[in-house]
Amino acid sequence: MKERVRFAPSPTGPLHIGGVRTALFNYLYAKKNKGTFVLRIEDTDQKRKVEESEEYIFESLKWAGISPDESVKKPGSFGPYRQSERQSIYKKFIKVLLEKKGAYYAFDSAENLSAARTLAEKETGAFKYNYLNRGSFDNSLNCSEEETLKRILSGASYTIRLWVLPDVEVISEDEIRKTVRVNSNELEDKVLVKADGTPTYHLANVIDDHCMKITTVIRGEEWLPSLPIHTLLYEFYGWEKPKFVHLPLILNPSGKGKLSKRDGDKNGYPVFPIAWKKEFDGYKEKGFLPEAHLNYIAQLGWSTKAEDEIMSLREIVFEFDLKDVQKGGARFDYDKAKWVNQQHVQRLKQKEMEALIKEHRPDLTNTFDVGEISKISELIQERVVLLNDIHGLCALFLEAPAAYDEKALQKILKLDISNLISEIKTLVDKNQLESLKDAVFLFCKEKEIGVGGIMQTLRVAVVGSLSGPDIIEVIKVIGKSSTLDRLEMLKKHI
RNA sequence: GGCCCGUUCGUCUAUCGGUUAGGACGUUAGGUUUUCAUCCUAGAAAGAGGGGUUCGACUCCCCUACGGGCUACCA
Repeated sequence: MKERVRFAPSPTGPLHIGGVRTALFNYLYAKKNKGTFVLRIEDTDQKRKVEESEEYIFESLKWAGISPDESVKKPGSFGPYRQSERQSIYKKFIKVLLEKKGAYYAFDSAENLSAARTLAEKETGAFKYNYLNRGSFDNSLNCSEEETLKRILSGASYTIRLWVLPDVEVISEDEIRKTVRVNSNELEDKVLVKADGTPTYHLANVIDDHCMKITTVIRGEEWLPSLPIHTLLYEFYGWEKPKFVHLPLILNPSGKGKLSKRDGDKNGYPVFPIAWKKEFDGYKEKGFLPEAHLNYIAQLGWSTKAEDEIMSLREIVFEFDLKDVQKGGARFDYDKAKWVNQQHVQRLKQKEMEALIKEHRPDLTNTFDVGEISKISELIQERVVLLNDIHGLCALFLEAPAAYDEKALQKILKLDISNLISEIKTLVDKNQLESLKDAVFLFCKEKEIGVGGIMQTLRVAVVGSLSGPDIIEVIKVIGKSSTLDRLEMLKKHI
């Protein structure tokens, strides 16, 4: 049978790392098994809906390169792909639920419920609407069918709750955690249909997964506690259950809790794939390559036996196997995320790197020709960790140093600097740049001085500090007159 | 509080009863380089604790501890 998986985000705000990881694992599993990757928008809660987020989800997946095969934008034969448009489907199944006594009407007011909750929490620490106390609430189990009907007809507000039978061992299967058992007494008569007539997650999710012929449900571990409720629902309807895979959570670097937006803000790493409005930058804006980002988050909770952990999306698909998914949560490590990106940048082909350089420094083309840009690209590639570094790394080719690094200045000031600069200027002026290096070495040999002093002086003049790519190569790119100008600038400065 | 899930270097992980417990990030020390970065070499660094089972347990079982998740008419 052809595998069908789904990623089912709720459009209540930007997708965060955990969501992207869930989407990625669904994508990987689908591609690995030549199956179909479905995107379903879970917007049953219209109150929490944030208008821009649906588009954001699409844009994020597109950037990451893991777009769905079926979705609102690309409907297959299992639509609609937005839960808010599936109301008529739910109605049908809700009717069955009521008729076959899998659920019942509950008329309890929000005030009564919250009063009962407060009381119970004070006494036992927890409130549950279940087999023990459902007899004391205002629901259809406690009044006749006629009366129930009368109340409904008269417009009374009600929810529909799952009728959980007591003392049943509910057995669920999870692909990575294996059998999960729980006694039904621990469960709650969950609200399945809200007072506004829309289903809650539990119901909509089970119905949709069944109707959309989903074969494998891959979602975050936070859903594990509600798996027994879903199991009960599948069993009630007599539907074949999909395989369930609950992914370990991505934890904060501190290990305290799920990775959160606030934590990212505080520690200076993004938690979103792309920018959310003007409020937050994403991995894209921070300068991550989409494949590198995917490569890192794939290895949060999954590992491969491949000798090289730097992989393209294709390679990850090839290697992917649910058997290698970890059980425990994985802490997020921004340093490693950056390192993975750096590795991907290092492996970029010459043309790819040049394209990125032009994208991040379009003004380079005003000053340099194709060959020179190619040379610049070659010089800075190994120094790029994040794509955003490109801007700064290119600065030295475009303009003279705006300021000189204090330490660097101190160092060269120990030399006979004024004379040295004049000598260097002569060297630069009198030689072909191609043979400048040889000329410098020859000069040093004749004068019996170290090359270090000259190179450092040259570097401070050209770059403003004592770090950067091969200074001779830099000079070849910026040319003789720029170099001479910058040397003169340094001479005036000291 | 209750229920569920988990626990190997600081972090991500390998190990599927017998290993000097391996790799990667980070870190430390060297080396290469005109500098920095890259790169190379080497080092430090782990089975939560306690009981079993077994000739033998990181690996299987139980308890404890710790961590996480859930506990809404949110998903």
